[in-house]
Amino acid sequence: MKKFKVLHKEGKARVGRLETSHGIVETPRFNPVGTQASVKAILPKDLKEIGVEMILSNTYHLMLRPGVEVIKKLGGLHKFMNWDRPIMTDSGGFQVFSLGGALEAGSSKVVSGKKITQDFPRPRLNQITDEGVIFQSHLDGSKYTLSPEIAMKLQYDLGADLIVAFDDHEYKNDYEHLKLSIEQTQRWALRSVDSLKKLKSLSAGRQGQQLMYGVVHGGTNKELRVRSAQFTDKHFEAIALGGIYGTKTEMYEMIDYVLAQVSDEKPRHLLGIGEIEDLFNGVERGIDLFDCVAPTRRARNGSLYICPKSGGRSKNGFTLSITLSKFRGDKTPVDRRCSCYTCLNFSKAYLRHLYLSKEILYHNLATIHNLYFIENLMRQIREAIKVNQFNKLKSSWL
RNA sequence: CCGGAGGUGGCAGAGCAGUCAAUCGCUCCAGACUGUAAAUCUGGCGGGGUAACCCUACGAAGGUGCGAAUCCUUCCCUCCGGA
Repeated sequence: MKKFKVLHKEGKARVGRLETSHGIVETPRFNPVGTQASVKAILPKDLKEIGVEMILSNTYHLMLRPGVEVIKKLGGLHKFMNWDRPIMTDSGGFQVFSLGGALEAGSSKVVSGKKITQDFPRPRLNQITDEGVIFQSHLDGSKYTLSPEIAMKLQYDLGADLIVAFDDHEYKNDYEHLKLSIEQTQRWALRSVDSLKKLKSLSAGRQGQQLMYGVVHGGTNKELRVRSAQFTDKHFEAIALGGIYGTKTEMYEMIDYVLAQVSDEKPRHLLGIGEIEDLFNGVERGIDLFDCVAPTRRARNGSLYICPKSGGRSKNGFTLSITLSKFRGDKTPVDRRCSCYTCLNFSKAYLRHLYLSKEILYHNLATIHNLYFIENLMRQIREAIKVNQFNKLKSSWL
């Protein structure tokens, strides 16, 4: 039986149904990130109340601390963190980039509206060989190895519902580098597939139900993106888009090129992307799933989502900054059109006070708002697609 | 009234003749944040100018120096102790 089914389409935008061992979810969907087996500053029960179905956690971080063995012995990741809904884990491949070249370059990510003009220096915290990646833990400097086989075993042991093939991550945008990188990703992809197959053959239980994403790379090079997409579609039942993009415009172009190459009946996950503008543009092009730290991190850093009628624009990222002095005595909620617990009960003045006072409650209330806001937006998007109103909804935002 | 210690930018507190428009911190102001080393990071914080630079400034007023927030005199004010 197919794990993913497209239920309705409006243009390329689609509503789908994804079945996992921990429940069925409807797409398009945004998945909050809980890197270290915790979506920062919010209780699992509040995530549920908000309507969050699926979260993303991270193999690399969990292998370092507390150790995947520990989690396995305690009954798996779901039980460990008390989350009985779907969990996706990233393979750790991204950390090759984020803790390597990008870290050294002092550059965190990719899509910023700025073009990548400089090469990233060579990775420092990791050493990439054909076998895999040797990391030094960012926690204590001790050495670890990640390879396709190890990454699969770890994700298998964690018991994630959706997992990601171990991939390389380009850190330069020139053709030769990109080409070598996607070839590395492809070799690792095949080993990931084999490895998971072996693991599944060893046990026929629930863990055998894991759905694995292959990751499409290729920077902003159309030819390589297309090649990588075709490869991924050939070998995987689920498509993830990763890598570097440069500008937003280029990212959207790459999404178009990639999705034209992959089966309609496979879920597509746009890794690590999730600003509001990107959600609309991604869905419009046929993306089904997103994950991003934006709502949770922004929340903690004082950046709270607001809808267009409350002043949200692409230019301000559909956010307001709670630190602004004009909110000192503002008794209105963050967004008067929002129905989250925070907006129903607290003023901007209070949130601003909590933020400036570094009160821990701020993080909770802000996170509740931002996650509710995005969840609510995605729900509206799904409902709109079902009645062919997505374009209309989009144009009321962008 | 006597004795002692002080008065520096929003706060607090360095500086004690030139490298001082004035350390550091906090507050404050603005910005960033996209598969989380992020409750983080960046910038600004006397006025003017794109800038070289100019003006006003370290309680007040004088004074000594080429030159003073830094030394001297007087005054004003604050704090501590004693009448």
